[in-house]
Amino acid sequence: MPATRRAALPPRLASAEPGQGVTLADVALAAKVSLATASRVFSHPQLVREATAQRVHEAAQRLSFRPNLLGAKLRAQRTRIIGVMLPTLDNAVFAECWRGIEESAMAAGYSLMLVTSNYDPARETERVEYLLRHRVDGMVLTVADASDSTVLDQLDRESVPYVLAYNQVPAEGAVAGRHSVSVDNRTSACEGVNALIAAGHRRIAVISGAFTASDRARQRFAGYADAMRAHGLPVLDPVNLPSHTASNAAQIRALMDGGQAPTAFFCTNDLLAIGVISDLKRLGLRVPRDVSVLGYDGIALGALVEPPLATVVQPNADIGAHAIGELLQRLEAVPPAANGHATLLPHAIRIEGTVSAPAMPA
Amino acid sequence: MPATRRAALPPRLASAEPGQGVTLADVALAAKVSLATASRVFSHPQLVREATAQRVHEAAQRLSFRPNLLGAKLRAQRTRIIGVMLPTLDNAVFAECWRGIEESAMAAGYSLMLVTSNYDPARETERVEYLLRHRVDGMVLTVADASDSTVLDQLDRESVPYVLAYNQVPAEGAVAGRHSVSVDNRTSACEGVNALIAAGHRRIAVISGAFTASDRARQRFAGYADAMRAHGLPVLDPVNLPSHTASNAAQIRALMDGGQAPTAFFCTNDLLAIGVISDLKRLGLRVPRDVSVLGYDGIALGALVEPPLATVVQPNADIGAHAIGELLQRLEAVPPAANGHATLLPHAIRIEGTVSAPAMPA
DNA sequence: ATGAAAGCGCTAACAC
DNA sequence: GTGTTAGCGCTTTCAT
Repeated sequence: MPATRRAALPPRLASAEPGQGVTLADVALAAKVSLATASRVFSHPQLVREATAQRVHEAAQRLSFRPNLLGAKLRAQRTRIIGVMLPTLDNAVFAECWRGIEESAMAAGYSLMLVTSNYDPARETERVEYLLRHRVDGMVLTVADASDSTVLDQLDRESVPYVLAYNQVPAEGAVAGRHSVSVDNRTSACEGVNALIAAGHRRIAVISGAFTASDRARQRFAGYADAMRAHGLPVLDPVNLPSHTASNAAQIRALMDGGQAPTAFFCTNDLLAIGVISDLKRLGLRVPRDVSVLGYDGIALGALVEPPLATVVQPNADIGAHAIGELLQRLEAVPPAANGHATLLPHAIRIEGTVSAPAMPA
Repeated sequence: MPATRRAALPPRLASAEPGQGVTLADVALAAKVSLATASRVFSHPQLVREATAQRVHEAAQRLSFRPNLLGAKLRAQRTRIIGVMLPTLDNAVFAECWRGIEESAMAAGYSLMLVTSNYDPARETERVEYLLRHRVDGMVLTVADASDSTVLDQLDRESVPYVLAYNQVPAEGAVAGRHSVSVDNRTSACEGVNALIAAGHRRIAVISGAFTASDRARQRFAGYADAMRAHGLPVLDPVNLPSHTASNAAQIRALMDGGQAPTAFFCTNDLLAIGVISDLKRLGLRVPRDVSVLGYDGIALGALVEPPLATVVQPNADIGAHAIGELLQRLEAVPPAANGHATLLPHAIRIEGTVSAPAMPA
């Protein structure tokens, strides 16, 4: 029987698709070197003589060789793929974050696999398992609630390297050495509310998404409470909206119609804030003349609308970039890297546009 | 010498990380079946006896076996990964589209690899090469300009299956059998502008991004021109803004200050429209009372603001879902699938909020 | 219905 | 510096 190679597999289309069938072995053959040498030319060029490398490169070029990353990954036992799990891209916060993630990962020669969880813990588990099957080297993720997360517990148990983005691990007694990159949610929210108070507001309501779906929202509410208490002002119960899509005018109206209508709203994210502003307008109220609104996130769109959205600004792309940076450091560190750490990036308070002094100071 | 396996590779951490080191061979051993049988249990269950399958599943469970997709992919010569290239996620249009893409790809058991091109043809080429190295089975992509695209030419040359999203291939004389999923940009834009005309507008300006970065923008402008000509109205030169981020108030002001100020603006995308509305407000003009604004895209945010953004609505998630659907059909079709085809999804015109009759009808 | 064995494309010891 | 060789984890003929 003649030495027919590749007999077991379905015959490849013998078409002129460059690179599709050309393997490193073909290149080696054409360059009259061994497979090993050809491989080295690409992965460890310093180990091979200049002239040889040249020949290999020429052959590769001529044959339109395209390395099959799968083979390399399988053999190398590392994929150089980073799994990314974000709640949703429909919120610009995460879309902006992705930009930072993609840019720094690509720059470092890493690939990305993106999944979204839609703030749903069950889906988080499913998607993470999926990433794990792809043998991602590590992950950057935002979970619904880092303080009660099946998926993080699992990742810890399996010692999968990961860095949280937006979720903020507690500064002291850091849980299981977790890493996170975020702003200081509580402090920054507190500063934002302080600015509201400084503008003369005394009665400030908080509008938030579901606390269970976002530990950030809880932390930001805590920051609000800090600020209010520090000034001896009443901490109002948060209004937890199920979503920011439908009109929540009814709930807003109820708040405004009560005898003690707030003069300002602190919304735990910008999308919510934009929705609330619209609801207020539909109620015939003017922002900020009748009511002030402060958001949180600093999405680019907020600066685009008129009046501009007052908000607590997070460096979203930076959060993504830093998360990748820290992950890579952990992945490539020879000693098992430093311990768990919460990296806090600087925030900024943007008070303008939708925030002004209250109509009739208390 | 004892039969030491795995001698060549760096020793794995002998930790209790479930699934990380357990291979199918281990499972087979534990279940007392051959590797082949174990494999079949997962990929072709109907070929194996129920009882045997049961044993294998138990063993897999017990050992926390996690299949290594890399091995499977390498062997199978297909990755079940789809490459996705979008211009940017910062525009909600594409973020919404991603939702449709992810949902339908996951449902069909495919994985995704996302890259963004930032409307830059050079980066398009680079990112596509990257996807190709990962041996994606096919791609869903939006290119800057489908009628002049290095990257599409390359894909055609290499017969890589792909489906365009948003880019619309011409209905007749379809180029090289390309597939696309989009709305009918020209017709829908024409209808949108017709609605403006029906509302009483005679002088309508077009605000657009760079035409070179978006064939859609060109097609939409053509739709505008169709509508204007059909009514014997003047086709104004488009105002091409470099971006939608900075304030373009200066250019808007120039337009409004000219003797022949437009009473309505047609913006080729919603983000632009939102920016223009803000610019107009800063100029002291009220929308829609003084000037009407019509957008294009139908991003969710447009319905959230007050007044709601009048716009030409595309089914963004559906576009993504359909693109995946068509791609899968091509990938899995036994005969090399039907010929190039432009799938047109239905659009809708939402005239409300930012569009009304002009202040003083011409 | 099950097993034995070849090999996907590539890398990294280990020799020379 | 370069070649030889043994796999990475899996699927799939082919034989039984």
